[in-house]
Amino acid sequence: MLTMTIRREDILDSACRCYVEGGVAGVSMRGLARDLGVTAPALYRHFASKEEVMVGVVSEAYGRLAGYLHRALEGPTALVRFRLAGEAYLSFALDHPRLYLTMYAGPSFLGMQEIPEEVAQRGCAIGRFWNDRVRECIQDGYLKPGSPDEIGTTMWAHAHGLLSLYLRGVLPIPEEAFRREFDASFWRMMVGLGTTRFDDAWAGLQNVDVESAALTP
Amino acid sequence: MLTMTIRREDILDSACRCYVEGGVAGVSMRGLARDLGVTAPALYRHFASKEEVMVGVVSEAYGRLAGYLHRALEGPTALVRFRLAGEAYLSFALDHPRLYLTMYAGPSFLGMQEIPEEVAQRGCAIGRFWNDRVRECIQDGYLKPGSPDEIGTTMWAHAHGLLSLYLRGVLPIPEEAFRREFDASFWRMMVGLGTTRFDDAWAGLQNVDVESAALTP
DNA sequence: GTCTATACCCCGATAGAC
DNA sequence: GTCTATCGGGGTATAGAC
Repeated sequence: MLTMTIRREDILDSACRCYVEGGVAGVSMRGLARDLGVTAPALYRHFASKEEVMVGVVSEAYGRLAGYLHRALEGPTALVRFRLAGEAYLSFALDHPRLYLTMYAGPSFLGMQEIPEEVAQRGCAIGRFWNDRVRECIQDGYLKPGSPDEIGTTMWAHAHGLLSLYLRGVLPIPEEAFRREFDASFWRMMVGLGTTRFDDAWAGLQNVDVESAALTP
Repeated sequence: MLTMTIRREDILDSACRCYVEGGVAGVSMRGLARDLGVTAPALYRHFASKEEVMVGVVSEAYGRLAGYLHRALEGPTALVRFRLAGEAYLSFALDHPRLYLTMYAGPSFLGMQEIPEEVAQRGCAIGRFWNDRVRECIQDGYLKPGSPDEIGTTMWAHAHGLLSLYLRGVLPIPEEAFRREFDASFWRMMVGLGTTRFDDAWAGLQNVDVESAALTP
C-alpha cells in the first residue's frame, strides 16, 4: 500500500474540526488517522498521546480567542479598546461555544490529568490582556481607582459566569435576549466600578464599531 | 459462581465515588460492576447506558448542593439567609470542586448528547432558590429595587465566574487568599446593588454563623 | 525516519442461557 | 436478574517495510 507523509498541523486541524463537531468523544486517534489517509500509529510520530493532541486543541482555542481580542487594540481610546475587548470576548463565546467552554472545562473533562503549563499560561494571558484594558481605563479616569488586576478579575468573572450559565442552558432565553441581559447585568455591576466620566462616555460608544473604520477592514 | 442482586442506589454511590476520583474516564460500567461484585451487563437492568449513569451522578451533585443551600433557610432574617446561602454555595464549590464543575460542564464533557430535562430543571432550581433570597432582600430594603431574577443572575454569574476561574487555575492563589478576593470582589459588585441599609447591616453579620445556634446543630 | 501491520487490553453494549 | 460469550471500537506499544 502507498504511504503518505503527514504534518503536525494537519493532525491538529482535523482534531479541532472533530472536536467542535463531537467533543472529546468525537476525537479519536484512529478517526483522525482515517481522516488523513494514514494509520493510527503514524500520528504518534507527532504526538505522544491523545492527551497531547487535546492540549493542542485547547491551545488552538485560546489562540482563536486571542485573535478576536487583538483587534480591540486598534481602538483609538482606552474606553473604546475596553469596550471592543468586551464585545470580542462575548462574540467569541457565542460564535464558538464549544471552544469557549473548553478553555474553562477542567483537565479531567479533556482527558488530561492536570492542566499543562502551556494551557495555564494562555489562560493567564487572557486575563492579563483584559486587566491591561482596565488599567488604561483607570488611568484615564473612566474607572474608579484601585488594583487593575482585582477590578479586572471582577469583570471577567461576571462575564464568564453569565456566559457559562447561558451556554449551559441555565438561562433559557434566545441569544438576542441574552445579549440584552448581558448588557443590563454589566451595567448593573459597573455602577460600582465606573466613574461619572464612564457613565457619560459609554452611551456615545453604542455605534463605535460602525464609526471606526479601522475596525471593519 | 454465586449470583448476587444489586440496587440502583449502590451503582450510583459507586459511580459518584469513581467520578470524584477520576472524572468521566474514571467511571466505567465494567469498573462499577467489579466494585459491586457483579458483571457489567447486570448494571443494564438499572441503567440503559453509561450516559444514564452519568445523569444520575450529575443529579446527585445537584442534590448535594441543594443540601448545602437548604440550611440557609434557617437564618432569622432575609439578609442572614442571603449571606448563608452565598456562603453555602462557596463552601460547596470549594469542598467538592469536581462535583461543582460538573454542574456547569456542558453535556459533551459528560458523555451526553444533550442536557437531559432532569438536569436542566435542577440547574434552574438552584437559580430560583438564590433569586428567592434576593427577592426577600429587595422587599426588606437591603437591595435596591429591581427584578429579583435579573439582579440574582448578576450575582450568581459573578460568584460562579470567580469560582470557575479559580478552580480552573486561572487565579493562581491559595484557597485562603481566594476567599478574601471573593469577598472583596463581591463587595465591589454590591456597591451598585445594595442599599445603605445593606452596607450598615453587612458588617454586623461577620460572625452570624457562630452566633446563630440554629445553624450549628 | 516515517510509515504499515499487528497485537494487547479496556471499554460500551447486546444476545441468549440459567 | 444475573451470567457467559461476543462484537465493534478505541489508545497505544512493538516490529518491520521502504
